[in-house]
Amino acid sequence: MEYPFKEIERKWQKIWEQKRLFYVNEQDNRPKYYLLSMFPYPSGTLHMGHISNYSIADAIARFKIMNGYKVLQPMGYDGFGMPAENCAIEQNSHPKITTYQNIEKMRGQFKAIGFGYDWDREFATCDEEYYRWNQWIFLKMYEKGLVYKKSSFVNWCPHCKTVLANEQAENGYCWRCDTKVIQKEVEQWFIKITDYAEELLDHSKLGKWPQRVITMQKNWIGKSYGIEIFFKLAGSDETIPVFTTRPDTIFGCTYMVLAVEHPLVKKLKIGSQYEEEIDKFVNRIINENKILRTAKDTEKEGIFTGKYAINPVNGKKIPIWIGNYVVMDYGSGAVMCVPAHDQRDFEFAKKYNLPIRIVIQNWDKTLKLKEMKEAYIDDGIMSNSEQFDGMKSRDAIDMIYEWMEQKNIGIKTVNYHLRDWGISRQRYWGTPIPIIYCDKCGVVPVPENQLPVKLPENVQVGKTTQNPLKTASDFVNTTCPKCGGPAKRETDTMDTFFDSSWYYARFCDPKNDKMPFDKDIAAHWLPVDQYIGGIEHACMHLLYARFFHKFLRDIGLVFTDEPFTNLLTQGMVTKDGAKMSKSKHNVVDPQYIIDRYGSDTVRIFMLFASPPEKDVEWNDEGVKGAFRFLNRIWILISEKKDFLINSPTNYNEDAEISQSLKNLRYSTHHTIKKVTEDIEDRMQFNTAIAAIMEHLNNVTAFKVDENCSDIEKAIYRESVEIIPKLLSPFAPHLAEEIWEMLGNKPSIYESGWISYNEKFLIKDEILYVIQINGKIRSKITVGLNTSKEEVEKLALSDKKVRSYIEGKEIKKVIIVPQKLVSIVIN
RNA sequence: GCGAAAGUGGCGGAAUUGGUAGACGCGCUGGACUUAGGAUCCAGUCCCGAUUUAUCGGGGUAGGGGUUCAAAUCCCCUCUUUCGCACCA
Repeated sequence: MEYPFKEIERKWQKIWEQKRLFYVNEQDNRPKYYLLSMFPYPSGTLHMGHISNYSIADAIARFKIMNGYKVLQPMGYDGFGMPAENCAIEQNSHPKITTYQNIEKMRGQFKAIGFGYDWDREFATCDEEYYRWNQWIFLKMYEKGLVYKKSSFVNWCPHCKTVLANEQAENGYCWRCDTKVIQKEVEQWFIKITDYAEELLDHSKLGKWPQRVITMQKNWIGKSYGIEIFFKLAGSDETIPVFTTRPDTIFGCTYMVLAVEHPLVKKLKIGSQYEEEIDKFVNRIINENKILRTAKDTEKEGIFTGKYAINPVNGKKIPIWIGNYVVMDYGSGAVMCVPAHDQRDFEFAKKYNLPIRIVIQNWDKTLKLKEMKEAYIDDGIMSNSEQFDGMKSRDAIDMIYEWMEQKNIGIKTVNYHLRDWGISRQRYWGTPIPIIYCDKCGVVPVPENQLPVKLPENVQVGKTTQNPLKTASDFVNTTCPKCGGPAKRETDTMDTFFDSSWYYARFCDPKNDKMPFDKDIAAHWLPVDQYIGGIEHACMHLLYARFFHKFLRDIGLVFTDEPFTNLLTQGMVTKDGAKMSKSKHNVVDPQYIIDRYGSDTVRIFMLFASPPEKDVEWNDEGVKGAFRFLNRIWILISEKKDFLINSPTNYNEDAEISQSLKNLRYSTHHTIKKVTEDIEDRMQFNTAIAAIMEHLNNVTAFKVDENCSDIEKAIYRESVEIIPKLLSPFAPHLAEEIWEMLGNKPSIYESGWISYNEKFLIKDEILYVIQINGKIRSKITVGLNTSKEEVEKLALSDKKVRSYIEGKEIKKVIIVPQKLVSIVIN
């Protein structure tokens, strides 16, 4: 017989809603705990990854509630974005219609699983009341000079006439129409996240974050110290700045390479005999897929410009080349090349027969030009470097910095790998960028009181191959806020990462129509105490959100430095060792599992299968095991409830009782301790659930009946009554039901967590393991307060031990209190 | 290539501080109940070898070496896997 999970789950979901258990406010004077899971993109159905993520969060939420916190656990939807737009195109519908339909479906699923959300705070980022504040924040950033427009090269599909993200142009072909992707120069809006690079590099104000994520962010930001050196263009006053981290190699610089996009390229080629060839080369390279072009194993290619630069340290003329391996958006887009000491330059110089000059000798001074098969990139002894000769190259670096700054040929600089964030998308389903172009006034930001700039609805999505907003003439044509003359609106929309960069703050005050959120209300809830989501967001969403938070702090809206105190990155749900995906045909539909076994079973399985940070391998049999576990509990309570209700609740704690009864009581208190610590200190739910299973085994093995003594009945009752409590974070519906069956007043979440009694964890006998020369040879049981000397004496007189040590010399006896005796003999 | 993490039975995993390796669950084997079992319950289940079979010995945490009375745990080398970065000057 299966326990009636359907009725039970429906019943308690209704009661929780009636009691408004998960709705919180600022007036409530319990301490706050803000728990947030990354909100989903509304695809219409929850997948196993969501269930896993949200089950982890819900377990923590319920545990915290029982420990006296008011837990803010909100839920919403990341509604905008290309997948939603494409989904609508496929269904020949409109994204607004399909997105809100999908949200409806997902809300239904969330409620059927019984997650403890404050539904009063629900919103979607595509709600007009939400995205207007995207625009407001954008304008604040604009005011602060953090927003600018520049043209940059992007992946462009000539057939679809749209910008593609890197992952949509992976092999150089459009994911949708298989057209070869080209690089196109497009005007785009950028946000100066690099202004915050230094602060984003500081992770010291965070609580518990996975080291992995911190390292990934550090690498992504990629700080490097170096110097910008000014080279002069020969026969001109033009200066070409070049960034290097190796000024110690400057005397070995034998040529210079510019990126194809470098502004100087156009100037240099004019009047040059190479002009035509340069044009051909530059056009070819510029149109190549940028990811492929800048991959390490792509062959280096270049072309001579016919012009020269002057190496400022020795006045030598060096040829200026243009090359495919130099990127425009790092440093200055120009590099000084030292082929002897840089592998890329070495390969390039070999290919094009450019001079190579050793300026750093290895420690044996045996480096010879003719024998070099690769660049010598290590430290060494300075040579061919005039006054620096003979110094250790590492020591020379600082001296050269100083020397160059004194001579005004360079400035010490810090460079970051992090680039400014391009937020323009030539797509419909996103937040309109609140900018107006006026022929007279130029670029004019939309005044605050004219927000929101509404996304027009009467746009035929997918019917055009250009940015759909361009076809909405009612939208595009407007009047200039400054001069009142005719003007045009910006038709690009925002990257959806903009939306998700501050949603955690909106949840604090989701209905506010005067501000993104009230700063005092937000101060009450922020920062998020525990954030939970996938590691794939390490360098995107999590970095953007940290940046936003610092910006919001700088404009006085929040008062902390970091948005998320603790971060938990949960693993994926896999099947047959691979991430579930339609193309691999290994998707398991959570709805089917929930219909068959119930929400509690799915939660227990997910949490029990592995620790939260690790991947969970889906296993049909494992789900049955989880279901079996819950059934065993149900049967136990059903059979014993009358007996239990009639059993006494109190007993004399100091009474002498049998060993088996002592063991049961030990199991009870030990399990409370184990489960509490596993959740609180370690967030390791698999071992917590294992401990409950073990305890259940102990309880069912203990036979009771009407003839038992009162004290037996009382200890047995206690051992059963902790089960609903310990189960409440993981299988909430069943926990409530059996809690009620045992004669308690609902809800269990209003009843508080349980504590254990240290007294019952003390065993009156201690088992000592006896090792002889490192091997376990015997075990002895001694009284609790047996002294070290006594334990040693008992161990040495143990029959088995004696047979081993007879006639041997005892060299050493080590006693680890409460644990073991280690005897060393020869 | 660089960086990080990990590697434990047939499987998922446990061992929290260097102290009884394999908790808990799945699967499997045997048994009970049964018209039936894909339900439930009971027993067994790391490998090898003995045996008096409710016993004993040996081996064992990717492989090799080391530190220690004692290593899955600490150190060194090798291999494998996963993840991240990848011409960043």
